[in-house]
Amino acid sequence: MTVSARRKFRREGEGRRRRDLIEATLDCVAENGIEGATVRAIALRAGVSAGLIRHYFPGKAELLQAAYAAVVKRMTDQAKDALAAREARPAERLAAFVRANLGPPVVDTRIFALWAGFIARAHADTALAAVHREGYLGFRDEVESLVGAVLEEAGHPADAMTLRRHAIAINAIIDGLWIEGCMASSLFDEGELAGIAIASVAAQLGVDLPGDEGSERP
Amino acid sequence: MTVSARRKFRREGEGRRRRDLIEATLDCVAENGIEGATVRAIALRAGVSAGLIRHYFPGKAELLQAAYAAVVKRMTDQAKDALAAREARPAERLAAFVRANLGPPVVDTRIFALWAGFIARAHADTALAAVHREGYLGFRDEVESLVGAVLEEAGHPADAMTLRRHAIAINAIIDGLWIEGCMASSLFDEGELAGIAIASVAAQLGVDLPGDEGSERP
DNA sequence: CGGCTTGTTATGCAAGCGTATAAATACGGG
DNA sequence: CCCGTATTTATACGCTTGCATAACAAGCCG
Repeated sequence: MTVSARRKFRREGEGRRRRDLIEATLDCVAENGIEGATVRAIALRAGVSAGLIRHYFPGKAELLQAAYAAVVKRMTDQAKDALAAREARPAERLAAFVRANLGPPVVDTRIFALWAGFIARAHADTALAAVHREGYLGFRDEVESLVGAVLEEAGHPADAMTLRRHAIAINAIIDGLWIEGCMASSLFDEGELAGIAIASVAAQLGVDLPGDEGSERP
Repeated sequence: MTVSARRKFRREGEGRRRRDLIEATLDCVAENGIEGATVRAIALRAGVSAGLIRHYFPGKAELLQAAYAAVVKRMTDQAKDALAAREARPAERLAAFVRANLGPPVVDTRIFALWAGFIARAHADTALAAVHREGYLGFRDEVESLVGAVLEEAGHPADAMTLRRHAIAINAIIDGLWIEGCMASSLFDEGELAGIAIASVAAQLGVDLPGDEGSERP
């Protein structure tokens, strides 16, 4: 008796399925790079058949875009959570922001693998590039407004151009340390990257920041 | 008359062929991402048949490794050229080093596309990761010795740990600005990134660097 | 000038890719 | 309770990929 070997399944809501597929995509990219994110591998990990992907997304490209957008959102949300304490002093908020971006949830090999995988493809894929640009500019604006508040509080208000240069430099410090931390986390003690960043930002702006033990410069 | 349509060819030395194949690989990666670097595309661009690749490399993976090593070498060589003026003052050499890494030949979307493509793959490919690590640590050592010389010249000799932290921070600044410049070169004027970096490094070390117009901090 | 070595090309193959399509089934509304 | 529909599976197709192999010819050596 050759019974139908067809698989049993349950119907799930659209939101749930899309979320599962995106999460499965991220797992695949993080594990084997973007080339490891094939429709079959994604479907297998999501526990559905490959064809279902095309029922919720027009094609694989759109699924990848959605997945990358989820990564960007996750990273920026993490940073914005650090700014929740709105009553804190600007210097404290800046320090918390820096620390949040160089601490455990953000400095992570999986996130980095995702970032690197997508960033590489973004060069040949304008849709992914747009997703990236959006998240990136939001981040820099955040830095710029924080720096402005800190300088104002310290009594060194800066003109727009100086503010911009500070924001670019600080953004670069955070990015660079983030990459170093993700790629060689074993080389740094816990909190060391954040400490280096805060000291560097303090020197950059010429102000004291909480958490910076102070450099021994005269 | 069905004459043999077989292609004419010339025999080339091993060195020449390997170099051509690596260069073709880099072109393909830069143009269409690492997934665009198929053996057929590489061979087409190198002007040879696809099969020849496996005559000079055990497989595609080894060709990619060789290509990535070439990228790393190209970037670090560029930086070391900036240090050729051995008689210059340490501060001048550091400034030249920073400028060299944030100027036209290194800040380039093509180089970045290569870097991003390989960096992403390095997570799943230990051989590529080793190639990367080698070039990276060499770069950081360079920064550390330069910083040491600058601080000594300025009369602020630093202990090993401080030196290390300075090197990490400066390396991060260069990396971060390099990425920003490569990904959004249109957003920066010529020399602006180098100027920001030199000002930032000067603030970080608490010294004056040639090329830094000075910040208006009191 | 003719044979030999080996760099080089051409062809084929199995595997894997994204996608299209039709059959099957879960599940809510009558 | 059964029907209808939308979700889900299964299968197949056309294409590309990396790699293996065999035929071929370029250039050296006698």
